Amino acid sequence: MKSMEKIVSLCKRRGFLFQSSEIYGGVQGCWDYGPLGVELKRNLKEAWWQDMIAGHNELVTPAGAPGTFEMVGLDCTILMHPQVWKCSGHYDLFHDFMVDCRESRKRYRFDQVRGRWCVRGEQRIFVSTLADVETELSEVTRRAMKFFKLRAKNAEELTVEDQSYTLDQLESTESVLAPDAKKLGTLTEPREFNLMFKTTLGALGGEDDVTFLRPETAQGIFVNFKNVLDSSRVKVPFGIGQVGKSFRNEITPRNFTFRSREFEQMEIEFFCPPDQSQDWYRYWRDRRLAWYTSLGLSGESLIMREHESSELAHYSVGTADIEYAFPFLPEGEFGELEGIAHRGDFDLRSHMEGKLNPNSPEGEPMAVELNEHGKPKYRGSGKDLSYRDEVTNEKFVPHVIEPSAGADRAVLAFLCEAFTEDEAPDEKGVMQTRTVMKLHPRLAPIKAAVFPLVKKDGMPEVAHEIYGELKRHMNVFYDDKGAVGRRYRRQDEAGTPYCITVDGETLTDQTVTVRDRDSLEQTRVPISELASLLSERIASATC
RNA sequence: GCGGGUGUAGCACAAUGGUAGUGCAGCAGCCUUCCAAGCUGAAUACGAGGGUUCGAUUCCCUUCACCCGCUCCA
Repeated sequence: MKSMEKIVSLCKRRGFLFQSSEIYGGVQGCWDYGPLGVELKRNLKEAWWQDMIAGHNELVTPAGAPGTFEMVGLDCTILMHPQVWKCSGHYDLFHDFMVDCRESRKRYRFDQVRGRWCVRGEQRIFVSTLADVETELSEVTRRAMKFFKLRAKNAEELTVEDQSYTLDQLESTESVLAPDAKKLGTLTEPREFNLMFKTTLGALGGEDDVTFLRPETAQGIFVNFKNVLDSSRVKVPFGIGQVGKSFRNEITPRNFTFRSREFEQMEIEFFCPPDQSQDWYRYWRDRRLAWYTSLGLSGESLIMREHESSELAHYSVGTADIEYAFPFLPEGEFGELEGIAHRGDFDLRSHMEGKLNPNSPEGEPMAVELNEHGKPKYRGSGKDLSYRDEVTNEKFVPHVIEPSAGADRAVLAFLCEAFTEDEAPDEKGVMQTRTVMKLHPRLAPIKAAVFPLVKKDGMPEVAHEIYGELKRHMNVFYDDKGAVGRRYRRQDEAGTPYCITVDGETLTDQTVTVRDRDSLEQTRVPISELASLLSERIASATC
């Protein structure tokens, strides 16, 4: 039975994951990778980089792809120009003033609650509602009538003023009837909620020097789009990949590393001609799902969830989430590992022209979002980020497919998937519960452990030599303490796929046994072939 | 942010207003020729801060973290 408690306990015990700053009581939403965890996470990121970027062959059309394409990498800073976050939409989306209602215990965006002053006799109160502009007046009237306990026939006693305000336009919330409250003045002072971490550029920085730790790596790619085009001779369609830290000040970090405040992303922005974008979207969606399966996530725990059209921004043709059935979720629920989004030309055009209005009328091209003076709300860079196809001489702003994966979430999913309790016989042949991390050999922190069967008869010396030789090729571990059975079990919990044992036969015929973690089977292999055999098994392993 | 629960060694769990125990793991040694054997020895903990008290791990307050539910969720 997989339980999150057992997995968390093993992670701590064996050094996969620790709570950040634990000796001081820990910090919510921050986690450290221990000696085994860091190897696992590095292996995961390297597998992604190799499979998506470095190992990609632009000369052949991969199965299922609409054509050939190029892939390059990038590594951008965490701190960026503040305008990046305004044009990307994160500033508006992640930066809000919120009020809490002491009565209903609900939280509202300060600028989204609107209402009107209502007067009855001596009393003037502000009745608020979350209703939209069309229904606001009737909703305010209804609530005011109820508050003053007026019947329909006494409606003329109530005066509802003409002007409609949002809460941020009021001087105080003292006389406000909150949207779900029955009493007045139940709202707290507005408090700034920043889902982005605010920081200051420059030691003397004032308000003008405020910027944010990036809440996603994607924007670094968009703002470098032209640099990459100008420096690398890539042609559309092509993709840019990046792996790096991002930061979000989550209100409720929960569920081990699943929702962390500091986390690592593996993102691709794939640029293609608008008329091919749907095909590329489908290609990346299917390819990314297959990637997780190839590294060992099982079919029944992994699903692809296409967003309903109502969930999509209207410029987006599609968004799909790859989701995993984490053990901390209720039966039948899944948590997001990766989102593959068709983003149209929203990002590049926003960085060119100024932040586009995602609520532009459907059917029309997106227009730049304007402020109350009719000027762009956030000015773009003014740089031309369009692409000229040299064959057709067509000029266009590429459309973007964005497969955006969470590295920490993937690590967690692989840890959960790998955690297995099975039965193995002990020395006396009695079946015992064995805890084993069935990690894919490519991901396993330690690829092989080297043991002398006993600490005598020259076995340790031979094992030392094998260990030294294998170290040049892969991460291996040497152990000669205690009984060999115990050493096997220790490696099982670390997820080490192969254990190499030097025994009496080794001394005469230069062969060793290779024990397989999952099947417990041993095969005898010449020492001289060990390194190539292990490398081959690791690369070709299927789970 | 709200409500409930939990916090004792690396892990799992005891007990106690007055010397904090056990099992497993780990360490040193003995013994061990293939799946957590055995023996010996040493080490390691009351989440943090404050209060009450002669004395607090225990009672009280605050705080931090984790778990469950609600809320939120790009």
